[in-house]
Amino acid sequence: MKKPIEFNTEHKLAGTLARAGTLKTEHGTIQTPAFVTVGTKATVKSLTPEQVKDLGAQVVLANTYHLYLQPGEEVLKSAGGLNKFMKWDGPTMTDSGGFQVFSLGVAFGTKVGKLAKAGEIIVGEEIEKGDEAGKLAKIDEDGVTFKSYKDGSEHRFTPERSIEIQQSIGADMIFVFDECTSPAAPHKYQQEAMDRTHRWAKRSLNAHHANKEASEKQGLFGIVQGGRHRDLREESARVLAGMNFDGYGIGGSFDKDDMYNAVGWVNAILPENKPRHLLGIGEPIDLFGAVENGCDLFDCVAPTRQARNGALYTNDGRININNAKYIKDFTPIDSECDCYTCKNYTRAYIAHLFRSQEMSAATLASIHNLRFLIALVEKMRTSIIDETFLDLKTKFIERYYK
RNA sequence: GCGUAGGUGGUGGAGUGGUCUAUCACAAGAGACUGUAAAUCUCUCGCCUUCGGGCUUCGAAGGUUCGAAUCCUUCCCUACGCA
Repeated sequence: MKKPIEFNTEHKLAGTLARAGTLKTEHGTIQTPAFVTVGTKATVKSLTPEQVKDLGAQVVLANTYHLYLQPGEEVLKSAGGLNKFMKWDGPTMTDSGGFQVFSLGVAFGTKVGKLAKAGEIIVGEEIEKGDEAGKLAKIDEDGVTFKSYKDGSEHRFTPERSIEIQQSIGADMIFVFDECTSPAAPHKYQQEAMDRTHRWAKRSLNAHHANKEASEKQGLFGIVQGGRHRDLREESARVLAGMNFDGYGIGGSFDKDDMYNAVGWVNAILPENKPRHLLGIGEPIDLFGAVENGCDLFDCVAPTRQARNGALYTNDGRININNAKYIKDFTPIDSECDCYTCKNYTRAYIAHLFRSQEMSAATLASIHNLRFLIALVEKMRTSIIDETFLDLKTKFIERYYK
């Protein structure tokens, strides 16, 4: 049986879990660690695939639930798969729809995010005050019933169904259907949800391998859950490590201050010869913790969403380009950044585009934020190989927060 | 000059005797955003404040009234029409 993806470690950084490697897929080889660009609806918002490629982006992650709702799996299948459909010729991934169990479920209509500070979490709060009837996702043992956020129509995802759709979409790497829990859920619920996610993982694995053609082309990633609890995280890592996945995702919610530790607990247990993807993280600072604690891949909507909202990364911290002080600032967003935007435009110009609500504001800002992150991870990779990672980390963080 | 309709906070525009510092939108100021429900959302937006409240506003000046952005008088200004 042919292996769909192949992961090799090139260099491990002593005293940490960090590693530099390569991940071979049908559509090319990814140098890890790598930032995975998010293209939920088969497009990186505001960018063409050519622009995405020019950023140095190596891999794009789309979303099963969104593509299932629109344009539908038949269209993706008829198009010849995600790559051809969106004209991206590099490696791809699809998320399973597991995050939507959370974002359209308990989190819907609340301010609850997947990251929370321990002191600010009121366990069970949103379960009590949440209006169950208003939620768009409802979980049972077999799967999840969703109400479309677009038109209210009802849809049903099971692990088998998610895998089937992901096979139609045809990304190089796909994820099991899981439940992303809320940070406010109590330990008891986290355990129930984790156990259910493990049962779903097994079902996803069986469903994928039942299709020999697909499973030889698409790598399937299991997803570790367990919330912010060490006992659950470690148990989840052990259980999933015992199943034959091609790679592992680390999902769910975290205590913001303890996230890197949680990632370390898990990666100390997961098999070393498989790639590890930290789902939905993160911002520049977060990537250091993720890499240091053994992650090879991470995706995040933050760079693109924040870019569209005017929050731009610089080596001296995040700036809000909408602030009045940038109206006459004729310097680049970050003079050390090598992106197209920074090489050609000023803060004043970007500020003007935002204030006049020009679409190019989103494009130029997204180019910057993505390139900033991708370049940062490129530096991390180099620094793992030449053993200067910790120095890079210390200097970056010190300056970013100054 | 006559007639008509008006003059409300940065702008547009509600309000037409008390519940008015005055609906709402925009503009402006700031904040948030982490497997995309998001080119979104939240807060501030007369002045002062020990955050309890205090003080001053609705073209201007007078007046009626317990009470006026709202009623009356005069004046100033704007738009349109007629001379």
